[in-house]
Amino acid sequence: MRFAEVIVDNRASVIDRPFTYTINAFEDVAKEGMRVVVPFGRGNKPIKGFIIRIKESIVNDDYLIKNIIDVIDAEPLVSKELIDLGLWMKDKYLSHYLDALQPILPPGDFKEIQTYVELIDFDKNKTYNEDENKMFNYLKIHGIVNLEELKNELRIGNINLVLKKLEDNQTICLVFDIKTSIDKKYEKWIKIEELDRDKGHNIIGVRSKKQLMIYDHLLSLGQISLRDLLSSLSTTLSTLKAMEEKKVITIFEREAIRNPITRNIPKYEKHLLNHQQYLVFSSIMASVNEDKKENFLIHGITGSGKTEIYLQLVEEMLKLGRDTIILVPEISLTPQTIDRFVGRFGSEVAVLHSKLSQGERFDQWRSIRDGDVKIVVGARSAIFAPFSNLGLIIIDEEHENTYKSSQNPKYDTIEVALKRNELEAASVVMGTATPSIETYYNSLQGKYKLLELKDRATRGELPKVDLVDMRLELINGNKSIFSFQLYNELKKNLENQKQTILFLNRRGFSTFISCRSCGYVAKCNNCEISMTYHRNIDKLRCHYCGETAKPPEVCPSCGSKYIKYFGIGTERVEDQVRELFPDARIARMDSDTTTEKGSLEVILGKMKRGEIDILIGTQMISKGLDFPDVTLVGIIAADTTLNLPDFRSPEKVFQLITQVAGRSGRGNYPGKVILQTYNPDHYSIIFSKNQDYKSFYNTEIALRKEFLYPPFINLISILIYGENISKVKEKSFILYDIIKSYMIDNKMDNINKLLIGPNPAIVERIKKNFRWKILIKSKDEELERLKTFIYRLCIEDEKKIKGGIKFSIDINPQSII
DNA sequence: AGCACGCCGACT
DNA sequence: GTCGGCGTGCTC
Repeated sequence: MRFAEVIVDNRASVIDRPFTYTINAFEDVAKEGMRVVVPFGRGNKPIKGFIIRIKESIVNDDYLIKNIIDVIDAEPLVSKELIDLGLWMKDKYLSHYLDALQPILPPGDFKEIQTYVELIDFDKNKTYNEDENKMFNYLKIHGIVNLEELKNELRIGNINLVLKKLEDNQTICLVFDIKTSIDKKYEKWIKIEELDRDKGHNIIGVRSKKQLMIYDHLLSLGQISLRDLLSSLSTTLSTLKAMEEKKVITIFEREAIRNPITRNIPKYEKHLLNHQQYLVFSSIMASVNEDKKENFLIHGITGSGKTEIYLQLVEEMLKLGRDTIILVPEISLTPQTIDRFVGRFGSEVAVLHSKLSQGERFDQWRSIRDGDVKIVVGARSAIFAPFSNLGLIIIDEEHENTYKSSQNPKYDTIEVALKRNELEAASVVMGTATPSIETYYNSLQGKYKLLELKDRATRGELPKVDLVDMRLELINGNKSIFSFQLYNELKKNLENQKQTILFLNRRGFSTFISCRSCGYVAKCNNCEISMTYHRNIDKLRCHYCGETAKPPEVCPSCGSKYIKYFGIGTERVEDQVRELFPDARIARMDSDTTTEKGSLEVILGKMKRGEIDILIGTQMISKGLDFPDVTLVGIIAADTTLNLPDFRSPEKVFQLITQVAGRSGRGNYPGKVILQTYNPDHYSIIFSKNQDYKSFYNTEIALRKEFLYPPFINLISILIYGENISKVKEKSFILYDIIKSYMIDNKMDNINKLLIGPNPAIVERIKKNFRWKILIKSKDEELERLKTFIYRLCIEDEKKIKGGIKFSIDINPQSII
């Protein structure tokens, strides 16, 4: 007798544990990774669940074990390795079972996945038994049939065995699909009806020039979607309607194909690797060929040609018949990287990004699972791509904070990738110009093999960086946001017809508005944060919750008219540049100008064709952009986030400056960077000026060691939040006391240093919720014990907490503010 | 979360 | 008596 451990589909936290059921009638059918229907609760209500484990025996016998009612799937949705990965995440990041399984399951609601049975071939020479014939005959009439329907109609005792046999001898095939919405997406298509050219022309008549043109176009194509026809021949539906009247064409509805790569991506040719690139490439391949399961960090300066190495590694993996996952920070921000992979490998590539619809996402998932593609390019969740023969995982721009999930499970993509390597033998290759302190430390400790690229692929030099002390500018009477030097360089660059990138890590026009009489600052109603003024919509906007408000004309606090707009955002930079250089062609790239699908591509396309002289942007422009004609980068304010009370802010500033500076001089012309700052003496600024990663690392790692931060210690952050401030505060103190006495009882030392809080979070209120924090620093050897304790305290006992107080636990968070 | 069970008051 | 309102506790 065998038993199935089932996670039932119920979001209640108390139910979040495996329940054991007997398999009985489904002995040969039920497998790990399949969905089942099980009786649940005193009423034995049938609900859906997911088998995570199958056991030969169980120890506990003080409760009644029920039978599985039905097995939904004919084959597992996901592999055992991926289930293990999910369960590992649950323990590692302290999340619920359902949350931990979410990323490894197909996209969308896993309850909504349907299996369809399709007849492909019937071999007359084979003999089929009664049940098989019954199924065959049904499929012959109905075509593709939903498995549920098949079960209900045919009433075959063990239908899964029949399915399996017919699938094995290729009579049928099983297809998964997900119900996304009731109404399917349809698209208008045009089909040619009159195939004889002369007859067609006669019917249309010589005067209808446009119609003749369309007719000839269709004659060569047969049929085309309306959208494609309209864009390629610049015509309208009315012309086509006229042609339909003449019966030379028909317009019909057709189910829209869910294909996320709609742009025409040009072929990206292979480049010869230079000597240093080749050394990196060959040492990785040597290790892969020997199945060493090793992991690598490529530390290559900006423009050193990391992408070409990735591309050639992928090519080798294809030759070996193995799959590759390529992770990029945020896919919509790195279209150039995607273009290179798609441009080189075409239909072998699946792309997963945040702008895909549910259906598109599912199609991509299915083509990965079915082995139709061998390569996936995507943001962090692509690490869970259901490949069966994974050989390589590439993590580009390894240092980016988007690799840490902000939702449960709050996983770190690098750790998950390393775990997948452990489970499935797929080497992890990380690449960046500015490794995160932890990653670099680990590579020096020998955890990853460190490979270096010290020269640029095209030219040998990094851009020259000039530091401008903005305090001196002010003393010299320059109140503008541009230093004299940046202004002069900008002017010179425009005259030389070269492109410029201006970087400022703040969007909007003014970052806050304030009353000069009483000091009132306009703040968001839901969040404890000042609102940013956006001039294009003439509204104040909260960057935390998105709420907008009308800017006040008189101070709501004292009635004074003296309201002043402070702080600079990208909108204001754009405004000033237009004023100073009225003839320049200027574009702004931030999340305000790129929300619309395709708008980013428009800007990048113009930039590529040289139709933009000055591109202004937020950190969006720091990632992976490669424009050879950019010879000047102006960093308007390098230190906006330098003084945030977070241990990672110097690192983030260093990375950002180095990455932005790296956009300059990537072609055949030398590049220049003007770095404006109010903190010219800060080590982050000084080392990034010289683009001296190693010195920065040495300084930073010493500080991390001294003040006890990662990689020398683990951080456990507990956020306590709710709408009632006094309850949040009260609960925080209670929690703190419990944790403290636990640490004392377990004889942990330095408790005062290791247990920090409870304190209000830096932004104390977000979306109406007050937020308090407790931070625990934990040594490796104490981490598991502390985690188990905190899990019991916060997650298992969640039901006992009244008054709408919630917890959010983050193991090794990206930021502690 | 949902649901059954059971304790207690109100009402045919 | 017994119907039902809601508080309590359990779910393999």
